[in-house]
Amino acid sequence: MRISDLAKATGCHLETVRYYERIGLLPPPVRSKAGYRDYRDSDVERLRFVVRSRALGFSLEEIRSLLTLASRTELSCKQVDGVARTHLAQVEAKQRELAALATELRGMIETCHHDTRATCAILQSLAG
Amino acid sequence: MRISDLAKATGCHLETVRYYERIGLLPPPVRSKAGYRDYRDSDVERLRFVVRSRALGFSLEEIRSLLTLASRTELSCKQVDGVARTHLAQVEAKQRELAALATELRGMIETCHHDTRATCAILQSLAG
DNA sequence: CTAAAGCCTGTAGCTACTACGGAGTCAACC
DNA sequence: GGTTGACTCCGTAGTAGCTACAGGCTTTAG
Repeated sequence: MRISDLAKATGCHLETVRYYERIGLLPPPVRSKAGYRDYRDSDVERLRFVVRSRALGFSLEEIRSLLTLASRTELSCKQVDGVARTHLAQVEAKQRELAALATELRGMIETCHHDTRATCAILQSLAG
Repeated sequence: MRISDLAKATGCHLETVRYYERIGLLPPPVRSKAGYRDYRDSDVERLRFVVRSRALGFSLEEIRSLLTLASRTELSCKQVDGVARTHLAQVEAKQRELAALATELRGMIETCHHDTRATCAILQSLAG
């Protein structure tokens, strides 16, 4: 399986596949005689895991941890749970941050009466 | 006023001030005999505007637009309003995205029964 | 046989900073 | 007058997570 097939099978950009290999997130695949990358089904699985984790907002470092943890199948998944909970907490923190921003932006926009810029409530608010 | 005073007065990191100057967001200030930057009160105002806008999540390009729009005080502020509304829409879109992520993460975490990794619901969910 | 499509590597670009290294300058204290 | 320490200068490189080339090979379809 060539790199473009892997990309299609996972929904991952082709250049991103090479990038993940470069940073060690994907193992270097075997090469054809001409030097082309040749992927197996297990590579599709691994990359799907990465793509899905990225879609859930995990960082590449978190994904690296998850992949390592996942490979030790005989152990308990408490650490996996920990990574997921930590990430959820980060997402929730970001949510609170955005909620505060949205409130403030809405307040600014509502206060503005669309007269001249010299008296614009938005600009005044941004000026502090 | 030296660069460290400006940084203190605005809550902006000193290196960030130089960065903003380099990208043309702040005008190059006059220099002392020894080549030190010398800032006025108007620079404090402008940088405060930038810092506050950044805190509200505006991009540097949006802030560049806002600064240009703000300088034409005799015109209506409809364009300013447009920039603010567009930004609010982006924040709201991000909020929806995070809400979906959080829901999915919570589902994953709740389903996990903390047995071995081979049967870990989180890892299975990430595998797709 | 030829042309297009696909692959290779290496490097540069993106956002918004932050952090050096190495050198010059300024103020205060002794 | 000298020296110490804090400040400033500039240029460059690093951060995350890609994305987009350039220039050169290989494969495939007609």
